[in-house]
Amino acid sequence: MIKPARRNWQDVMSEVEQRIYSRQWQPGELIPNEADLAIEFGCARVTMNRALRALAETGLLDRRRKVGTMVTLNPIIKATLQIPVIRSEIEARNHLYGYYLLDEKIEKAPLFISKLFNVSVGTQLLHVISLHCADGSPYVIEDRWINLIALPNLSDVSFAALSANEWLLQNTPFTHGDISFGATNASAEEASILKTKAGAALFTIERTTRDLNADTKPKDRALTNVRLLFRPGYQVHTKL
Amino acid sequence: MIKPARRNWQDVMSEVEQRIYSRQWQPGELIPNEADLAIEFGCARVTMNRALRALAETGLLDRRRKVGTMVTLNPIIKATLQIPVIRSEIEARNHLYGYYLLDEKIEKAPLFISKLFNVSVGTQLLHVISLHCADGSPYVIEDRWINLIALPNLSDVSFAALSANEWLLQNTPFTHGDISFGATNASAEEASILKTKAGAALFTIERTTRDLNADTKPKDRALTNVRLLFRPGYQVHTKL
DNA sequence: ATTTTTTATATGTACATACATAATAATCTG
DNA sequence: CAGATTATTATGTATGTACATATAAAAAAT
Repeated sequence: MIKPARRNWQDVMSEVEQRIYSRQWQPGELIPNEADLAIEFGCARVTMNRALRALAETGLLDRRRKVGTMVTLNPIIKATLQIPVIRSEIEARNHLYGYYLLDEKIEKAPLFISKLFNVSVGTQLLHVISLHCADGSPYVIEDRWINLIALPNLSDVSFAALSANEWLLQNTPFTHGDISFGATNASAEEASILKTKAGAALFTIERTTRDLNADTKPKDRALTNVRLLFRPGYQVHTKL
Repeated sequence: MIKPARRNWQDVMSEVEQRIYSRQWQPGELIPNEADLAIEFGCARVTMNRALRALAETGLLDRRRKVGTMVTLNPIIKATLQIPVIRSEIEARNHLYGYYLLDEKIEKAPLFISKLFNVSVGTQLLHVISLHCADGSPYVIEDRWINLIALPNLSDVSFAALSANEWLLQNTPFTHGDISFGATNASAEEASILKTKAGAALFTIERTTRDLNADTKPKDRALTNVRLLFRPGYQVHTKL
């Protein structure tokens, strides 16, 4: 069987993928090295490298210098979730976006927030609670703490008309952060805001964004922490 | 100010990132083209391409041929979740893994599953319900439908001792699929299995894996659909 | 004025080559 | 033989060059 020369890295990648899915190359098995594969496929080694690198990024291959490239034994499924600004998310579904500020005050942060922000216990921080609506129905509660030490200019901004979610995303350069997804039962208050029953299962996202700026005093500090409580039935969906 | 020549693509990327975060290049703004930037940075165009491409993949830049490269206006946060085999996840936390088959039978699929699998209504499909435990405590309920038309050899396999989650991931080459995350209140039965109270908020993952095989009859068909109901308090965590 | 064709341009990619880097294997040294 | 040194090897990357491709804008045709 004559193999047509694979000319571009995506074709090369597909063929390698095929060999993995067809078990021609089994999980845990070391595949031939780049140079040999390049000869077999009739492409440059750099092209083979690009293809294998892409597959390594998706988690299908494990590559180590000097050792070689092997088919991942326990492939970890990587789901990439896209988390847009809430307004964009709602408008993308062709719903009318609504925003309501429920509470905005500067107050003493609870312990876990102080630790997160790397500020001394009892520091006054900005606490904003708001509600985002879609077509008039409650969509998500945003409960946010903002680090006024790191973002002093923010004490002027009021979130009465404009969502902190949006403002911060557009105006705060954050370099990294972490995020977690979970589920909680709605408290009586949360339920009344979301117009549902107390105890309803709510999908939650908690996100902390940080900047890693060599200049700033505490080297790694959180800029803001937000807890999003979505309406019952909310789902995040993505393709693999 | 003399700029040190950026020698590798990661340094180039960092510098470009800096300019974006520092608002030297504002959101929505078109940045200089590859060739010019390469000259400015003292690297080859290909190196600049690699750096900009990487940033485009993370969503920080938007690139279009002939138009140019612009700083993304509404950067979409991309969270990459790693979804391992449940056993691996539990063992990675140094807990003892336990698996219990709760129910395994071939039965008529409900409507939504038939549609998903692209089989006629009433087709007999394999339905497996099992429980995964960590250190003896209930961890997650796995409620899975398996497409016996697509995977006929599976009627022999029994999942009494071995998890379908694991078996399928290791033995079924799937090319793509979709996944959604949400929250639901535990039913009385689910609660009793998970040893919690009815109504408890459970984090759920629903995943459908497909193969896109030109050979098979219905071109795009689901191989298996699984609904995972995690114990209360479960969270998925990832860094941004 | 509208549609079609052409052209110019920025990104995208392929290749040959050269060297860098990590990690194992082989060798040397005390 | 243990520990340090060196060689080997597979992947990782930088560069110059050449061409591919998408697409906006200009030019030509209707």
